[in-house]
Formats: sequence, structure tokens, C-alpha cells
Amino acid sequence: MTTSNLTRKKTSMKRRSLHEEISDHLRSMIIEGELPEGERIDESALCEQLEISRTPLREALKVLHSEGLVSIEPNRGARVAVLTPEEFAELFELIGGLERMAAELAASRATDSELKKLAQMQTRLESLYSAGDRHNYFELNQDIHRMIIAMSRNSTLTSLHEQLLMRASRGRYMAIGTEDRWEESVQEHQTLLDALQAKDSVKAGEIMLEHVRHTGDCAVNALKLRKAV
Amino acid sequence: MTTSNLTRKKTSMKRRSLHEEISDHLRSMIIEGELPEGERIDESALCEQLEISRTPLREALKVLHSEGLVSIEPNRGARVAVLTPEEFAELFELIGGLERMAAELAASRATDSELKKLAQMQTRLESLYSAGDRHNYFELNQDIHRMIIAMSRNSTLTSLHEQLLMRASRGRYMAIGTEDRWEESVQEHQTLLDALQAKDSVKAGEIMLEHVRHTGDCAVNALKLRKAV
DNA sequence: AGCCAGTATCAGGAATACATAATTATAGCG
DNA sequence: CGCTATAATTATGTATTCCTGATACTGGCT
Repeated sequence: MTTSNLTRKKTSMKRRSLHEEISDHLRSMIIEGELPEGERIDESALCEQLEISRTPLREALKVLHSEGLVSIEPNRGARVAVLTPEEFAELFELIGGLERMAAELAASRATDSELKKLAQMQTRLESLYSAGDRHNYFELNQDIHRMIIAMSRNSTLTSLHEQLLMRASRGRYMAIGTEDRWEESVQEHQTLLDALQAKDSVKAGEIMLEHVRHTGDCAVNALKLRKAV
Repeated sequence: MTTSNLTRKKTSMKRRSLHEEISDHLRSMIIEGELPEGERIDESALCEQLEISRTPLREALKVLHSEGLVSIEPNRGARVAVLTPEEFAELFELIGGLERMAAELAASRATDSELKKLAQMQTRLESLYSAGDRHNYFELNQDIHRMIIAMSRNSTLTSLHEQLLMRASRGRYMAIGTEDRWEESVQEHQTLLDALQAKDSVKAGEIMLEHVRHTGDCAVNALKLRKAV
């Protein structure tokens, strides 16, 4: 039997299941802070609010749980995962390692056009810094990091990084809480760019690791202070 | 054979939900190869086999999906995720980076008793190598790696590593497919131990990275060959 | 004979219904 | 008056049912 499936060609229609959409929705609700840390997640209430049934919601909660955004206690329901300073520090340590790896790989794998794009982003970053536009600076900063991760040409690494970033994102904005750290950060980005352009893997990795470590330490301290209140 | 060891006796009721047990069960089924790569997962059939209903099974599938062990196409069901050589290579690259990080941290954080324990394991590893006991060698090898990860004192890193190892485990055993690589591997473990005992973070990290990279390359090649058949 | 259309069948997705554990309220007792 | 035990209530966990989209089959057509 010749099963030549010519009609198998299926345009990647984004057929999103309900639980997928709910996952995304809840994920942003958590990240945006709409659902605060530790908040109890009342299934029935949320179902009513989102106008869905419990089945897909519960599936979504399982997904978010294994992403580390939600904690589930058997027979006691789900709540938005609380991030202790210790966990947050661990997370940043981990992210630092991943970004270092990415920077190393990026140094050896990046194309010229990618480097050029990165240079442009860096220029814009500096102007945003000069303008004191903290919000857009922060956004662009994240984009630059994401760009470097993507330049590693490792999609597994990329998606994992993205996921960890989400877990950490609730605290990450604190990183640029102080002006002096801000200036330092811009500097580090520049030297990192230099290393990448020079295709110096080791150096790029080192700079990135230090950069993230600094950022992380800042954020951890900010978080500890805030928790102490 | 068809006997389900998913007995849920009320007497031994742990706090584990059904979907959690199912997740674990399916996870081992996949890792053990009982459910081969690409195998379609028929929900009704599995439910009947495990004597449960579809609801918890589907929840478990969502979890396994976000762990990367199962792929889900909307309206087309779930199947055991297939690991292409490319993905496998990415995975190993990633694991390499994580283990390097762990080795670096371990070098600075390990206690003397941990180092002693590790040295004992190394001794045993060498004797297993001499005896040609491949199976136990492989087991101990994994334990050593896990031990070093644990010595990093970063539980987030540890659990992530464990998860990635699962995804890769179906191909990992191929790593020691050749004798010469085997001997090399034992050597690398020894020098790694030396570096850890000397608390030389950088060196420990480098050795670990190289070690995993070698192992990975071997495994990737083996996988490619096998896929080509 | 091969191909396409229409239909039948089936499996997965979502909603509802049911069971059970946890929490809270209440009543009885000390 | 307070404490404990037990009942009521609520929310979670699981099963069942319904619905919808996908695949397979059949029959008519070129």
C-alpha cells in the first residue's frame, strides 16, 4: 500500500486549545502582578470570571505549576508561587550561568548582521539612559539579553531562559533601582558588545556572568528589603 | 505485564493526587522505553489500562508536555516526544553548561565530607571500570554527576538539571558506547575530582564542560547513526 | 482506475455531575 | 466561658457526558 501523504501539508494554523490560552492569560496575570504572590487561586471564581469551565483551568494550573509560577498543595488548592529571596538568588545564579553560556556561544556563532543589530540596540540603550527613560531602557535591556540568547542558536536554551526569566520577572525590575548601578550596567553592556564583536567567547561569557551577577545581587537586596517591610 | 502497579489503596493514602502518580508513572514509562519515541498516546486506551478516568490522565499529559517528554498537537492528541539529533545536541550543550556551572559552584561550596564521599565514589568508579561492569558504571557515573550538582547548593539548578537529564536520558547511555571513550571518561572524572578538592572553580568548570561536551558528542553521533538505520 | 465529495465514525476538548477531603461553624459538654 | 467533637459547607479531585474537529470510509464522478 503506497501511503504517499501528499495532502499532509498542513499550514501551521495556530489552533490554540482553551487551556493553552488560559495558561498564557494566567501567566501574564501573575507576571503583571494582577495576581499577587501567594494569592489563593479560587477555581470556581476564576472560571466564572474567565467564562470557562474548571477542566481547562485546572489543566492550565498544572502547566503553570511545572513552570514554577504556581504552587499546588493536594486537596488544598493552588496559589501563586511565592518567591523567597533565597529562591530568587538561586534563580538569578542559574540565569547568570545560562546567559554566560549563551554569550559564549553567541560570540562564536553570531552573524555580522546580528552583531550590527545588537550595536544599534546598544546605541539606543545609551540614548535612553541619557534621556533617563527608565521604562523603555528596561524594555530594551531585556530585548538585548533576549537577542544574545537567540544568537546562541540553541532553541532549547532559549525557551528555557525565557521560562526562567518569567519566574524571576516579578523581581527583576528592581535591578535598576539605583542610578549608579544603572550607569555601570550600560558600561557592562558596551564591553560585552565589544567582546562579542571580537568573537572572544571567554571574555563575553565572563562579562555576561559578572553583569548578571551584579544585577542579581542588586535585585536580591532590593527584594530582601521589600520583604522585610 | 498488563498489571498496573498504580494501586491506590486507601490505607496507604499518601498526599499524592492521582494525576501526580500518573505523571510519575508515565514519566518512567517513557524513560524506560516502555512507551517508545513518537508513540501515539491513546487516552481512552491508557485510561483503561491504568484504571483511571481521562481527566487526571490529561492533566498528567499537560505536565509531561511542559517537561518536554510529550508533544501535544491540538485536536490531534499526544505522543511521546521525539528527540531529533539536533535537539539532543542542544540539550547536551545546555546540560554541559549547567554542569559546568554546578562544578564551579561545587568547587567553592563543597564541604570536606562531600569531597570525601565523592572521592570514594571515584574509587569505586575506577574499580567498576576495571571490572568492565558497564551497567553499574553507568549508574554510578550518573550518581557522581548528581552529587556534584547537589554540591552546588542551588536547588533550582538541581531540579532543573534532573529534568533535563530525563529528557536526554533516552540517548545518554550511548555515551559510553566505545571503550576508548570509556577510559577517557574515567580520567576526566579523576582530574575533575582533583580540581574540586583543590577548590579550583575555574578549572573544575572547564573540565566538566569538556567532559560533558565529549560525552555529548559521542552520544549525538551514536544517535545519528541509530536514526540513520 | 483514480480522484473528489459527502458522510460516518472516532478521538480529543470542554462542560457538567459526582465524590471526597478540608475548613468552618455550631452545639454539647466540661 | 472555653474547648472539643461533630455536622454542615465549601472547594478540590475525579468521573461521566456532551460537543466538536479530525480521520477514515464509501460512493459517485471524470
